[in-house]
Amino acid sequence: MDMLQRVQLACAEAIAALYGQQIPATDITLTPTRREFQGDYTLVVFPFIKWIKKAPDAIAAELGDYLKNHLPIIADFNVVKGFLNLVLSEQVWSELLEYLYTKPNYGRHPANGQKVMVEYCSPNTNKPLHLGHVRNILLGWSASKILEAAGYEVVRVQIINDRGIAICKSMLAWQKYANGATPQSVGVKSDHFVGNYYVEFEKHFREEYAAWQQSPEADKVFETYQKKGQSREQFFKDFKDRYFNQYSILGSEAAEMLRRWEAGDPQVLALWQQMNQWVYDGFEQTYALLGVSFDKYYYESDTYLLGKDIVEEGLQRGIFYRETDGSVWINLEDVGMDKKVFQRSDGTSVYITQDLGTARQRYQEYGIERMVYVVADEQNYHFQVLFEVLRRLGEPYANGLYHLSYGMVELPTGRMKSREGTIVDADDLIAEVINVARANSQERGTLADLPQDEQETIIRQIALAALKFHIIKVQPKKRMIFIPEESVDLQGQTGPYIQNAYVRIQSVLRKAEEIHLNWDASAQYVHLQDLEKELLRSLYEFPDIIKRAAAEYDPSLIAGYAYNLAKHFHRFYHDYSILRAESEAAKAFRLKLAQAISQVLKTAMDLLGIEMPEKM
RNA sequence: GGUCCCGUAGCUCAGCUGGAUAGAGCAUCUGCCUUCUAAGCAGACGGUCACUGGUUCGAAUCCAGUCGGGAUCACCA
Repeated sequence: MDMLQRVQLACAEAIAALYGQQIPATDITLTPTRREFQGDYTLVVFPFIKWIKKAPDAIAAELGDYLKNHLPIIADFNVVKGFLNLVLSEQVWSELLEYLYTKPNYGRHPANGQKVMVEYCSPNTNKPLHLGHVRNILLGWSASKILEAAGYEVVRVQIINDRGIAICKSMLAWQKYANGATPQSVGVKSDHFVGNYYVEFEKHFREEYAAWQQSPEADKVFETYQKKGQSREQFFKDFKDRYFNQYSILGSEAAEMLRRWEAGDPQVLALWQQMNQWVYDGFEQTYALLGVSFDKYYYESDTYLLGKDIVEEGLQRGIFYRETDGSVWINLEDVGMDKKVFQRSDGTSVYITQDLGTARQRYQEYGIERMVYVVADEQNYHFQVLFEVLRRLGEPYANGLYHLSYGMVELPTGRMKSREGTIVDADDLIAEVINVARANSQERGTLADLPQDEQETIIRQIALAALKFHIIKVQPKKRMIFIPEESVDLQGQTGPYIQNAYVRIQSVLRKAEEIHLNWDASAQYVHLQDLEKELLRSLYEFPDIIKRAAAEYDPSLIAGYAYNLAKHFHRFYHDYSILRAESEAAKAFRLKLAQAISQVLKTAMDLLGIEMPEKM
């Protein structure tokens, strides 16, 4: 089946036969021939002149001759400046089309028997989701879909940071200021409701802090701790955290709440459960809107004590060491990292300790070979350390760990900052893009005959395609600048552009059903147009693209591929008629081609978490 | 300061396991809807691929250095 492999093998064979050189077939790279030259794939012969002392053009000509005579699928060749351009027989393309036009699963690889866990999103429970989470969610979902398509069994999980001082702030503010209000009673989406109390806490805290700064106590603090030449204003800006921990009434109340939570106070636990439940309900709505889901939720309140036994075990094996004050460390300086603490001198764990514990727990629970953490790049170092430690501990899954690191999402004005109110809320963003899509659709009027709910479904599909594609087309590790106006664009290099290619094909296929057409006639189609060959060449690449995207954990490769394919199709659609083609053979051939393209587009977009409408 | 990531058109991004004349979209300008959905197509404009050096027949791509931008280096999570 794999024609490129056959060409590679034949090339190696030719080199062996003509020049007595053994070159592994996989070392022979064939690249798609540039459009301005005649041919489908190009072999660059320059690398061979090391072993074969001949002019590149001569080698290319001899190889071309050999291939044309020995390999039936090579119809012709030409040589341009050391580049051997190979023309494949038309039959190869026809056979490829016959093979794939009826295969909705084309591109997906068979199960490989391996299990991979993908952890993504992993929010805190004191605030609603924002744009940064959206990038995380889309990457995580898409990466997991791509891994599935590459043959893995995938377990999607998130770990929720449901404990700590942050949620206590929301709880305390609710207790103090809400008068028993609930999301239902005030009609606010429940995660936003909780987030509002977090904001409320911060507001009251700032007021309290500002008032305190006028007090004699503050004067004394300033005089005692002030650094040379530091202004009073700057001093209190830097002093905020210390104020919260040592002087603040609200701060001590929040800390007290955390203590009571840790002590298992039933009242506090009940409130905590209530607040978190509100947040989860809100998150679920957002996940549903985005079309993502999880197989398992982990909660830090359950896992934050894990890993202590591993530290103990590592200590005994000499992987960790104990300082005189009792704290436990690892020294990673020999691999260019630092010393890192794993247990405080008081015996309590630090954050990374629980990561050790959860990693092992997950392995034991699921028997996974690989684990992908979708986490922003500010934690690159953390994961370097974590993975190195797990390797040293000899964990069996240690070589299958991967940090899918992605760059921060910034606005044209810079980083999002809650203090400046520039956080882009996930729900607001989705609502906005849906509004734009709706306005656009109404203007076009193409959906007017459909029932209202179907219209809304399609509008939602278009809107989310725009948003998702806009985010996911950027390589994960790159920082991205999110321009709100561009994220709602529906034309150009966008999700809807690709949907439109699909919709056009569906429309043609519907029309084709109405007329009598002999699909078998495609076999008689000869002299394919360049664009048709180019489209087939793209389709042929699809399985490899999936494999590569999985190996590199990079959904943007799929996005780029889908856009490219759609672009070629739009051009083809414009330049040639399908249903009014010159012959029955051409009609059938193009119809099959269009169908194959629509399947591949649909699969590719599915891997990005984007749905395809039948009309738009 | 150490480590890691980024720097490509006015803007947002592809291309990076070395191959032919560096590509898209947006923006600006110009054409194309009695013909399968114009959310489309075609054209024009737009480049010192940050800089310098090296390796190579060949470098946006690999190596070294420089300059810019970001992240990180907590007994925080």
